[in-house]
Amino acid sequence: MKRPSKAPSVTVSDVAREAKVSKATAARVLGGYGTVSEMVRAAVLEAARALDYRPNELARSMTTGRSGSIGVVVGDIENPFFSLAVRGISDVARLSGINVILANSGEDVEAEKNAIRVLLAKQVDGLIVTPAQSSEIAHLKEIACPLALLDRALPELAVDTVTVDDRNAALRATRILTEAGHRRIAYVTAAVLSGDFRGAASRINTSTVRERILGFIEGCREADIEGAERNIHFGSGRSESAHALMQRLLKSAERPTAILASDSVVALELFKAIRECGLRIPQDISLITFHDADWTSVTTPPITVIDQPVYALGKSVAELLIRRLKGDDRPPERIVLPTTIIERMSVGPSEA
Amino acid sequence: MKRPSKAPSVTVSDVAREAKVSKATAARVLGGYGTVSEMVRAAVLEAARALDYRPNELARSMTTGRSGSIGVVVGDIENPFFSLAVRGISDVARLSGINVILANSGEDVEAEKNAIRVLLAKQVDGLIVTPAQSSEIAHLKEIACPLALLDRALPELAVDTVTVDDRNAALRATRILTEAGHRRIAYVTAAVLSGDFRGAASRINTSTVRERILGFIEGCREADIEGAERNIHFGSGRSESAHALMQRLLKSAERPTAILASDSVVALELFKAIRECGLRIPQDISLITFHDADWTSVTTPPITVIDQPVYALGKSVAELLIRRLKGDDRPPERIVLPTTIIERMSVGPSEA
DNA sequence: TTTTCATATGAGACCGGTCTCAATTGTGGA
DNA sequence: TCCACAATTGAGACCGGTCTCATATGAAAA
Repeated sequence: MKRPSKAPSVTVSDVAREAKVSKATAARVLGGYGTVSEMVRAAVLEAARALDYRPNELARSMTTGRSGSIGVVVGDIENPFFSLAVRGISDVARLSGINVILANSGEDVEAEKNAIRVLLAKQVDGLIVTPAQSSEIAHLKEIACPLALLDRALPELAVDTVTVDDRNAALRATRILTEAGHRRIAYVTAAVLSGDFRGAASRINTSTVRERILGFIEGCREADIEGAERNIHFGSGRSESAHALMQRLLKSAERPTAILASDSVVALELFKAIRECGLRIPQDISLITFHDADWTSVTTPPITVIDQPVYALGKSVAELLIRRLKGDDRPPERIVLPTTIIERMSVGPSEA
Repeated sequence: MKRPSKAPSVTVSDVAREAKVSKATAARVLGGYGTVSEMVRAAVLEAARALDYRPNELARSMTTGRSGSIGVVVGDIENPFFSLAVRGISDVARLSGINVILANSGEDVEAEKNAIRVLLAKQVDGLIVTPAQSSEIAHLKEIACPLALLDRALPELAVDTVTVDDRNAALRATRILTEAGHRRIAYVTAAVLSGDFRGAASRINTSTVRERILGFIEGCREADIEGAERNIHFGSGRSESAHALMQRLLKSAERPTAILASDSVVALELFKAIRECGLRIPQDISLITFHDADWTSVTTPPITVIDQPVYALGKSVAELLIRRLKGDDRPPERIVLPTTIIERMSVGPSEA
């Protein structure tokens, strides 16, 4: 039932026998350690070739304690943001001969815990995590191997972290909106809130989400806009309910004249909803979104975006983690990458 | 230098000692095999809990020969097509408690070979590959573990394969174009050709690319369009040269009145190039592309696409592979998933 | 020539699990 | 009362590598 073929793999001992040397000697040349004479080395190599020897990385990892792979836990690989970041990570990893085991958390803490447990059991040398919640991080604290955080910071966790300047980016984007005269500005995010928001930013469990909202609120405050907190809409992902929520928002009497979207997936849904409602961008409503996704430059009008260096984000965490793996013991670094705003045509003056 | 902490992990023996039973007995309850009395089981479990025992999956894999992970080699995770497929794969894998080790080939055979070698050395239980070339498959033939092919078929390789009906899809798309009166139709693909094309489809090393081109040519032939082969343009990825190539194509006297694009990345570049040249869709040029990417529905006009069941593609291969892992020994299956064409607004009548 | 020491090799323990096999115990049937 | 047999447990081999330690060899130093 479960004995497919029992692939009788060639082992060091087999090679040693073939080359008429001891297992230890064969292992030395095959493993590339210790010291062996040229004669013997050639013989062993020849035997290995003849037998088509392939090292068993698992066995090697067993004794060395080092598996040569890192685990990456992201919210959703399907999201272009993450897939690009993963690309950055795996490019760097490959350069160091390390490979990547990928896991999706679906932004769910339990799934995240589970993924980490499995990855750790597989003896990954290090972990890169995009923590789903900053409120529940006990499982992250007790991780024994090097850990690095991607895109989301955790103040209580002193580990290498790479994020973007979310707050400042949101602030600048909001300013563009307020300077165009907008006063009814909505912030729309896919993140869900456990419990009520009521303006308490500390209740927001994801640093990225919190920072952006703080920047947004600050931007509103600068323009003397009151009650910006009430214009923050959570849970606007790609679901039915989210769609209904957007429709309601766009059709209400208090319809915002400008929207700041927290990611490109949300923005795409918003864009569609706006069109369905017969509203025009930017005449009826202005739109800015985080992430310079493919589609934002080809719509009519093209969308003004906050361009995050996503690939670099992945590249940087991977570099930080790998440096750590190599024994670097500098204090944890928190890198904040700058963002730029690409102004396109989706922001217009407010009618009001 | 490389002794970070030497994490003194708790082993079965430790638990056994704590529970005052033999290593074998502790292993039985911890590993969930054999037969143990309730009393002893409870004691061992208690000891394990007290010591915070975590199994070492690597060691387990060593003896069982089964690693509980599969390797996936795709062209480029950054491409939405692949990231969605990978999502499908990993969702299925997770359900079976299997995890996924991801590798990028960058559509390069050497990189692919290397990735497979590494994955195999890591003792993956099975492999899912999107072969970069159908001409060089020796390395695939000699794979000893279960192998499944994603998106691209290899006639010479009798393994589980899931593809879409590329040829028929291309044929139907071409018909839409010819029925609209178009006669100068171009097919644009990112694939590169080693050597000259000159109409010899057998020279095309990727089944997907070949099938699509065959469908395209058949569609042209049906409409009595001669020399369709000359209107096939290779190497149109996201590079500088590709951009120049597109510009040249769009500005030539022989400018096509309709284009069929082989994937959404190519189509996006085309879309941009078309706009840069001041051409209008669909008045000046019609466009259809493979893959219902995000952006295709939000452009003005929205783009007619060949919708491939990408998530299902990933889901299916994963299911096939996992079934195989469980000991299924039915003859290899070749599943061809149907595509549908989503007609939007990017096809207009030919001016000619 | 004898001592010294670096180099080359072999023997075997070890990593942390799984699994085979034998020993021990308890129970129902003859 | 005695025995076959099932259930439970322990001892130890094994997986395929790495690595320590002891030994052997040969050249350089005394």
